[in-house]
Amino acid sequence: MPELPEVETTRRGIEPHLLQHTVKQVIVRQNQLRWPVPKNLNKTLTNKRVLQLDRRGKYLIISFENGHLLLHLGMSGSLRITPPNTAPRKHDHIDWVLESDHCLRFHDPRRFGSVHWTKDSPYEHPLLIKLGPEPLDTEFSGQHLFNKSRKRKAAVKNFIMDSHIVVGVGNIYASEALFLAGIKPSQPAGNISLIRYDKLAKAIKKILRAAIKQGGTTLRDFVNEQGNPGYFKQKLNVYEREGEKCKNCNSRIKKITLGQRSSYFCPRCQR
DNA sequence: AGTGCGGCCTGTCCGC
DNA sequence: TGCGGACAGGCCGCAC
Repeated sequence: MPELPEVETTRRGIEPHLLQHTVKQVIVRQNQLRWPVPKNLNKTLTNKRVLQLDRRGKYLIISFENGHLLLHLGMSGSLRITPPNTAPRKHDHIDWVLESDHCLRFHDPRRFGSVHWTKDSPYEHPLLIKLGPEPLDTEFSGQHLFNKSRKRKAAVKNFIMDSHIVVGVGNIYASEALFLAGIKPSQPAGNISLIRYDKLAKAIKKILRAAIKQGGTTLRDFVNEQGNPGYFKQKLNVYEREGEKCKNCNSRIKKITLGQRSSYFCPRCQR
């Protein structure tokens, strides 16, 4: 579900509620997520203060005095700040109860999300250490994509969704960025020129910034920390628009499957 | 080393 | 109204 804009929206939303606040209790109702929830989270975090909130790719990093919590929202995860005495709903798996009795509440029907605890630098964590650059950093460029893609036969859409190449580009924004760049998603990554990768890198930055500005994309269940949807869906050019008219040329949007994921493109605007 | 699949889960929707 | 199957914002781990 959540790609980079949704995770960043969540980070910005929960940050003011957590910074410098102290955890009173951790309640784990379901510890079978993508990986088992670390044991003794309650003991580890009781009376510990939140010092910082960061994001690396689609991971949220909540730093405490004694270590770092890594959170991944998977396909269907969301985090909300709930007022005191809000009864948990189905699939509300974990509460971090603050001194004010507000909770940071993790909700995830499909349980593809995960929670990790590390005392070391979070960026050294096995799941983070091999990640590619942040797409909104200056080191992410067309040159980077070009260099990494030489001799690679995989479809360019799969290539840009590989978090070892660049983080944060999921199924929606990969399709959307390729539309903006005029590149057909099934093109082998190794065949694409530097000039076209420059366009693609710029398109990825543009689409992610625009989506963050709109509070992310809500197709089905993404909600921010207040439980409200994001509004980028209205700006989607191709995603889930199979058979509808291209906003640029009126051709019909096509849907194909790449790497077992639905992919959408305009057969006329994208080559 | 790169690529392509299976699997982890629940909810929803569609066709029969 | 019920039931099976396909599909859904991710991504690791494993074969080849």
